[in-house]
Amino acid sequence: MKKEEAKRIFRQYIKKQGLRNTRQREEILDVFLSSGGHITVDELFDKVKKRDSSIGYATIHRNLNLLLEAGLAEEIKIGKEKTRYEQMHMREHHDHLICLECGRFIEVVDENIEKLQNRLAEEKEFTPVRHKLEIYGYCKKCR
Amino acid sequence: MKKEEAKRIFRQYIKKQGLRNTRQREEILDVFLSSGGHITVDELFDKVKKRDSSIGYATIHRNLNLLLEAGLAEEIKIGKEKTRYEQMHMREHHDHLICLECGRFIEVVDENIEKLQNRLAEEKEFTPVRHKLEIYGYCKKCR
DNA sequence: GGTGTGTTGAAATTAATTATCAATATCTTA
DNA sequence: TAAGATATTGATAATTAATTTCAACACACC
Ligand SMILES: [Mn+2]
Ligand SMILES: [Mn+2]
Ligand SMILES: [Zn+2]
Ligand SMILES: [Zn+2]
Repeated sequence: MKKEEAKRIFRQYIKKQGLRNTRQREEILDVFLSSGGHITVDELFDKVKKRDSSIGYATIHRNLNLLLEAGLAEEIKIGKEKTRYEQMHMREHHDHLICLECGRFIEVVDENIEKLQNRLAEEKEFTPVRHKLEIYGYCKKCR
Repeated sequence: MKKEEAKRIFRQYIKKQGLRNTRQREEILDVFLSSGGHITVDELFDKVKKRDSSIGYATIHRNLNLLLEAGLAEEIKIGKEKTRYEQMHMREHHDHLICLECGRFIEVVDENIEKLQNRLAEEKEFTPVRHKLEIYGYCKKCR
């Protein structure tokens, strides 16, 4: 299962940094990886709280930052909306079509676009590491 | 000149909303349009202050929000860095290569990528309005 | 099990943005 | 062009999101 793979990566990162594993850390990790992506801090906090009602808000933040550092999560900031956190290792890379009306995220991949991006970077003597493509507009239901 | 065109759009927007033009508003508009893009609130504040030292910080924020609403500016949020504001009407559309080491923005356009994006949206029955493509990596100097 | 030190929850702090408010400026109209 | 209605401003307070602080606690290595 992919989730176990992601967990291993995180535990490895924790150990490598001389940090420690805790009950709370494991809960947050598991809830995050089960969340399906695009989750806000508050949503994650609420979900973790259902399993461990004594969890602190700061602990959610601290561990989300670790997930970012470990490369398991990525921030998504859209306009004035709350920051969302996308899972990076559980799922294949993908880009987003984002509906300006209902806020829906449609996940897409286009291999040709990916290739052209690399070529474009190459032309500018730029070494690409990752990218973010977001197309805003109106989804099937809202257009 | 393109700057006058952008100014006209802004003044039109202001009037349409039943708002009023002011000395401060015109200063902020002019400084923003002369800034070259990717400016932070603080940088804009400092630049405007040089022309009008009595300007308030809140006024910068209020008018930046109007520029956003009018479609003349767009927010760029990269990781934990301060929000930057990109000019939208003074300049042609472009995407960004962003150096993870020195923070440099390289501006690029690839017509083929743009076309493929539209095709991709079409396939999902999605009507694209605008998009944001950011490629993170290392620039010529830093790689 | 003991010990050193990383982690936690609660509360305080910081940083960014927005709201409040009284004084002032702008725009429309007469 | 003077008047009046109301939008705007600057200063400051309030709000929000994220981080820091700190004493109690818990994990990891022995
Ligand atoms: Mn996604
Ligand atoms: Mn740019
Ligand atoms: Zn929609
Ligand atoms: Zn660089």
